[in-house]
Amino acid sequence: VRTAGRILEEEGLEAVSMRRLSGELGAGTMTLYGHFRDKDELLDAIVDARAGAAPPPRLRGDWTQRLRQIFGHLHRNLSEHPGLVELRIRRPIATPGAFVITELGMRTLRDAGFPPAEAARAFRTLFVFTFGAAAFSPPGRAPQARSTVLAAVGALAPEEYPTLAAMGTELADSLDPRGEFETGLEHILDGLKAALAREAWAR
Amino acid sequence: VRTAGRILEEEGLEAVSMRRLSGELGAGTMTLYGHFRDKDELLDAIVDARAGAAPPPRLRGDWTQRLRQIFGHLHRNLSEHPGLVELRIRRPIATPGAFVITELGMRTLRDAGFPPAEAARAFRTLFVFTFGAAAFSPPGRAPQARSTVLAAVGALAPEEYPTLAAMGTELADSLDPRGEFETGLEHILDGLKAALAREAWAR
DNA sequence: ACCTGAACACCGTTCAAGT
DNA sequence: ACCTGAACACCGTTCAAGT
Repeated sequence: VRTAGRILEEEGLEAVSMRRLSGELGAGTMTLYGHFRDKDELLDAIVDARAGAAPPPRLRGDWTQRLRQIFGHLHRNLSEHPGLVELRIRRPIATPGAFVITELGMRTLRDAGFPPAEAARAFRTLFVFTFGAAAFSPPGRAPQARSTVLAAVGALAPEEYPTLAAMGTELADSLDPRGEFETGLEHILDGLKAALAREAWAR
Repeated sequence: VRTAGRILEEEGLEAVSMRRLSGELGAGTMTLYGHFRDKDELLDAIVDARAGAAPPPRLRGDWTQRLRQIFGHLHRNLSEHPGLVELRIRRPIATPGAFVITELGMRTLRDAGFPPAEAARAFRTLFVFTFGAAAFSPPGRAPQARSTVLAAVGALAPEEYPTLAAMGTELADSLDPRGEFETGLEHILDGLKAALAREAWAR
């Protein structure tokens, strides 16, 4: 599992094959099937092992600051390992390691005053956004994405795309992975604060 | 491209192979390479052809209602075609068809009072969240995801996961794709409303 | 009981030969 | 000029044989 995780991080998901892995370990390909029923089980084991790998920081401050720490940590982890993101989108995992972040986030939201169902919804919003940001804007692709969008917007017909034609640079700048994640997180936190101030269950 | 798109929608990305496609078309596999340099070029052609396929609805109401219509439309489209989501995450596109939604969203945000840079950030937050929701919670996977999470949370050690152990059903319920998208969208819209009410540039 | 080579049914793509 | 079969270097997995 450790070797497979290394291949995934260094060379991406497509490089992780049963034959490649067994070769690297100096064993026959079929030996792997004594430890995992099939490749999916191996991939699950990689994700599980990596999910609890970097423990989240000790939480400090009020609930919004804690959520910034939890999801900032998750986003940093995911951004550093794009292969893991692809894997977790294709095969969501439900192993104990994957729930460490969930437990922390849910505890923070419950303590902030969100009832169980509302806390679960709020967590899910933050979780899906964080994964979306990591999947859609891996840091390695950022420079290329910027220039691609800049060129594409420049080539649009101004009559059909009047708004975009006037703001190509702002659009390209919004693709910066860190800024994209951080402003999005603030938008969601603003929304959660508003819900907490508005809803009857919070009183 | 049409046939490849049909295979993608009916059987998923893994079913789209050069050999399978050429077989379906009654041609030699290598004939495809007269039309596309390689498989990536074929995949790009599929995404481009599908991007502008379903035109967004005419927009009505205030800016929050319009954003609900724009991103609800996008989310519905993506949810119906999970293969396309996987493809667009792996290879973001910048063809004119892909910018129709961007133009509509950006115009709505500019009209609401967001300056160019803030409008771009806000759009990006909504866009990334919508894609994340579609990628992470394709409707077809929902029933299975629900029971998997329910079982997994039930098996967690209550001493290590005290919060989750007490709210398994709420967590499982939060995976419902429509509900997940809609509450997340409301959270973000709440946040954007708060920013509009708070920031100096809005006055 | 444990390990694994051969085989099967697939891939994308290059190369050379066919019409 | 256009099309394509054979070949190459890969896959995951089954099955049967090896120790």
